[in-house]
Amino acid sequence: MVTAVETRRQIVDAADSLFYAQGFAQTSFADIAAAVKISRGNFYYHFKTKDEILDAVIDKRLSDRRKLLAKWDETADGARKRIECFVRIVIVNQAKIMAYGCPVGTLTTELAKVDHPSSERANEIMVLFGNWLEQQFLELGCGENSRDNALHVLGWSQGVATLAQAFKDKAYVEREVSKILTWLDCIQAGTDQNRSQ
Amino acid sequence: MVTAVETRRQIVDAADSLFYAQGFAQTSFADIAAAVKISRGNFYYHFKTKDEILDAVIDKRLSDRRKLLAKWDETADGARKRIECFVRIVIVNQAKIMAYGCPVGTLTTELAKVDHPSSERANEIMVLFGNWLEQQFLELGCGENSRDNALHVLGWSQGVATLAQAFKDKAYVEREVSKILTWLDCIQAGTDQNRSQ
DNA sequence: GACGAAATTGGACAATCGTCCTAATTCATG
DNA sequence: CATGAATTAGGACGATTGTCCAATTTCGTC
Repeated sequence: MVTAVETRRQIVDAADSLFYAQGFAQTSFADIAAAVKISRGNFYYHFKTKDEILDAVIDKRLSDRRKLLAKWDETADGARKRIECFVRIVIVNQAKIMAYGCPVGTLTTELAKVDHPSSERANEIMVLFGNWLEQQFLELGCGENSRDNALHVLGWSQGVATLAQAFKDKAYVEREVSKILTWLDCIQAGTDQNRSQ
Repeated sequence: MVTAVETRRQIVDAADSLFYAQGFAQTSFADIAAAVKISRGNFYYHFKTKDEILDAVIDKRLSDRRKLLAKWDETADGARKRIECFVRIVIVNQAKIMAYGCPVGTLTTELAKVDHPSSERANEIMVLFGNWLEQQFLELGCGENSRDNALHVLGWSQGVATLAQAFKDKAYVEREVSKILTWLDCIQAGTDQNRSQ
């Protein structure tokens, strides 16, 4: 049975991948149609405009990231380990990052450049990570420095992704992960006096 | 007198700005023509293809950056102050970075995504900064850590630019500059025993 | 001032873009 | 099996893209 919901989901999935791999502007209706094996005209039934697809993709990404963070909240015990989960994405997703960069950063950058109406909405994914990281640093006892530390780690991830894509250097990514984890230890030692290490 | 060289220079200048503000793919011949106040057809006389304009823009950017680095090599005394010059670009060019991101990072990202033939050439601007920074760290006495430190600062700049564009937060940029300068002091103190501070 | 090269113009071109509409098909329900 | 709604297919549309060419204008040189 072919429902509209299922087809719509396939379109959004394909658009998500293609927007990531090629960029939003470079991806045409024909590209997505070919990926889903559906006629171009069929799009209009599910989405009135290309921007509507973009909004759906952003919604999906927001949902996916929320689920990922919730999983980390459950499985990893302690804020320190949860931050480490975030940091290690650049290693887990290394191959894709080297090919296409960071899915979040590259989209926000592209949309901000052309002042796209959905630019702010795309930024919310960045905000989501920022707030989650801030929460972790608060639990770590960083107090008013939590926001700064959160943005520091978030910015770090964007920088690593950009250079990873440019230089395709696995060792660099791993070194940077080590560096930020060491920094994390310093932060922890400096703010939490109850810990010996 | 209207020479071909002068017109060509105007085209490259306009393309440089537009590629930065809108992205390479989003910028059409018509856009550049309107900026230079020249007929669209005239382009073919100066450039056979759009990719040729891109190559010329990359050459210009490479040349501009080389001049900038040479200026820093002359004016700023000591590697520490030269690195600080690099770091402070994110403050000097704050307005443009918040609007369009980093000119180097956004271009390399865009070209790498679509596997553009000039992608590698665009990366050379990133390499240029990387090698220059490495040289500064060598002079600072970082030895074999110089390359790592250079990529660390380069990645830092990319991360700051990405988040600056997303959040448009001046205070964040300034805090990050302070943080990286503090880090720089630690590096210096750790590698150079002759200094008391 | 006339000549030829240099430089510019405006438009033709095929392809592709996002958008939109109509006809055909699929499918659940009676 | 018949009916009507849901879903899909295929193509038309105007606009825009990069490319290319022929005709025109500009300009230095004799």
